[in-house]
Amino acid sequence: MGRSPCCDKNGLKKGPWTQEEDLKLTNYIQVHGPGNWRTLPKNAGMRLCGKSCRLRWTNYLRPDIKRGRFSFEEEETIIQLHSVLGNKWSVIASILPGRTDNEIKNYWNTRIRKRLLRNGIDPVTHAPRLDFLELSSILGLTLCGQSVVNASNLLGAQTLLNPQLLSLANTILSLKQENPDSVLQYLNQNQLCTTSTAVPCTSMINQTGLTQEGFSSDMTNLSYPNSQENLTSSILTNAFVGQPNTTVPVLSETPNMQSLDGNQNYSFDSVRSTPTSSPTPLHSSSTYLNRCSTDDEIESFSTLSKFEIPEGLDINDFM
DNA sequence: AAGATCTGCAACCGCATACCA
DNA sequence: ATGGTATGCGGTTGCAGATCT
Repeated sequence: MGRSPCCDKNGLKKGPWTQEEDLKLTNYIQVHGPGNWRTLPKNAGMRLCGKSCRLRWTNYLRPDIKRGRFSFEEEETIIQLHSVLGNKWSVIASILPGRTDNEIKNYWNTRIRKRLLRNGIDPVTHAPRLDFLELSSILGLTLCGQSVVNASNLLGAQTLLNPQLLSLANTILSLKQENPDSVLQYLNQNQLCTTSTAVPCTSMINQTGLTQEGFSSDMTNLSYPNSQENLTSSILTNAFVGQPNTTVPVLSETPNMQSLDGNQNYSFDSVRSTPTSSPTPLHSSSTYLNRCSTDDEIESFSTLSKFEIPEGLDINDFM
C-alpha cells in the first residue's frame, strides 16, 4: 500500500504560526470541534497543512494544556514511566494530565536524559552504566585507593522496579493495543488522569487492582487536596521507589573528588553508552561538559544515586 | 562588545496503523 | 480482500534566545 502525502504541499505555508492563524484555528475548532484535519485548513480559510493544524492544536492551542515548568512529581513520574514504557510518549502523556507527548518528549531529551547520564544512569535501560562504573571503580581503586562504586549493589538496581507499576503499565499498553480510546476511559474510570476531586490513595489502589502491599501505611491514607495529578504521580512515584524493603543501591560519594575549581558536579554527557544504550548521540558535538544549570544544582534526585569521577580523569581518553 | 556555542522548544518528517469504500 | 486516505506517533530538525569566551 503506497504512502500518500499528508497534504498537498504546493502553496502551503510552513513555519511558525502567527497569532492570526492560531485565532482562526481556535475559533474554527470551538465551532466545529477538532478532527477532519485534512479539510480543516481549507474550511477555516488557512493555507496550512492539516497535519500542521492538528499538531498546533494538540501541542499548543488545546485549552486543557498545562504550560510551564514540570513539577518534581511530574518529573519523577516521567522517569519511572519511561523506565517501564520506554519512549511511549503518548502513553506517558495520557497519565500526566495537561502535558502533551511532544512536551514530555522534549523535556526528556533536553533535561531528564542529560541528568540521568550525568548521574551515571543509562537513560534507555535506566540501569547504572556499568561500562563507566567499572571504569570508575577501577580507577578509583588505582588513583584514590578506594572503590568508588559497589558493583554488587549496582546489580540490585533492578529491584527499583515495582511490579505493581509494571502491572499498571502493562494494563495501559494492552488496552491501548486493543482500543486506544479505552485507555483514557480506563484512566478516567480509575481516576488516574482526572483533575476533579481528590480521592484517597486506597480508593485508587483498589480500583486499579493494586494491592497495598509495597506501600507504607502512611501512603494508603494520603490524600492530595490540590490536584489529582499530584496524587497519581505520587502514587506512581512511591509505587516505584517507595517499597519499604527495597534496597536502593548506594554509590558512595567521595569527598575528595571535587574538581579543581571546587565544583562537585561532574557531567558525564560525553560518556559513550554501552551497546545496549541509546544509539542516538545526545548531541553530535558532545559539548555539555561543565554546564550544570542552576536547576540541576538545586533539584535533588531522590531516586538516583550519584557517583563521582576521580579527579583528573579525562573520560575522553578512554573513548 | 561581538562572535561562537549551547539550549530549549515548536514544528516538521516519515512510518505505522486504523478506518473506510 | 484490497487499496486509498486520515490520523497518531516518535524521531529529528531549525531557529531564537541565552550563555560563554
